[in-house]
Amino acid sequence: MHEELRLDKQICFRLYTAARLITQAYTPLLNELGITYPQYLVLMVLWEKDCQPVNDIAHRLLLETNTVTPLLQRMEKLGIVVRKRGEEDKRQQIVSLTKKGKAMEEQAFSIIPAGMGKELRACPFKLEDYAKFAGELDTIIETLKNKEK
Amino acid sequence: MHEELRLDKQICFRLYTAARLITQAYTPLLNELGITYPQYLVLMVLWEKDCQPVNDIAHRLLLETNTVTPLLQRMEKLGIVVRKRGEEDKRQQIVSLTKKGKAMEEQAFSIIPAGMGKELRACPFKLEDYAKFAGELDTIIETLKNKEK
DNA sequence: TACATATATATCGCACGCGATTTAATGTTA
DNA sequence: TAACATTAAATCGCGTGCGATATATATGTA
Repeated sequence: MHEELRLDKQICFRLYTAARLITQAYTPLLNELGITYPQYLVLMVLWEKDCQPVNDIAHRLLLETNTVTPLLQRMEKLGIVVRKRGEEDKRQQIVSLTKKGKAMEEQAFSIIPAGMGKELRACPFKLEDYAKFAGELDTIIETLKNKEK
Repeated sequence: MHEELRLDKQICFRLYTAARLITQAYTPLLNELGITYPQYLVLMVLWEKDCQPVNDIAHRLLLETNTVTPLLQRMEKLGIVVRKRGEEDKRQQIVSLTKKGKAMEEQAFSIIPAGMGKELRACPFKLEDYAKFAGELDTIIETLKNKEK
């Protein structure tokens, strides 16, 4: 039995599990908004800056366009965003928020932070630990991000 | 613009992204074994203790059986595991490693730790930080694990 | 200008994850 | 022991992720 291959040793398994569980914690809150977690991520990108081409959204989320395109199509069906061909560059699809999509920011603000706060209250994190933890995740992300470009 | 809803503030987005990227880093290594990351997790569980019912594997990985069952069916097709009805409890499917599945442990040992070491070499983690980081992930996991049981 | 190359999306196929439901076997209890 | 509840897996449906490929537009270059 190789120690290196034990599940408990795996930082990757922890990341995989923590990511799944925390997404699950979001789910009941996001259900109130009628969206999924990846859709919420897209909304956060657009709340920050409306009217972006598919590529910019994908880059921001470190996702491929073949993930983001169908996601946006579903969001368009939900009436949250609209897509318009770019005017200077007709290859682009410019994604923008509908009135409903914009309004969802307030709704999210009233539901998500409080709801997730409650979920994670039991997590005994000191604030400085929290910042360090976020920094370590960023280190991993930065290290792996540009592997074969 | 609500600060709380900014992508950069989100620990969850970081977890989601780090988990995806690190799984991507595993992919070329696991391709040499002909398996996926979740299949590798199942193998680690079985290398630790062979002949387990579906439920035990699912509990160990904090996954539902409706995720694990199809995963095991694919692994059975690959000739890595076999499933047999439990003898005392006929509802159970006992999953065990084939010769091929057992042999893959050595193969994994020769490929994965070195390969992932190279991927993450650029990650400037001190050893004590690493342990603390793992501990914080465990805290999140423990907090969220038994939410509504 | 004609043509090769690059870029922005879209489409396809497959493997997860997971909520919801189903089926078969086991436990429990009146 | 008959009726009901519980449990272990399986099945179904849908939304990601992502490798591979296709399509349309833009760009560079001879």
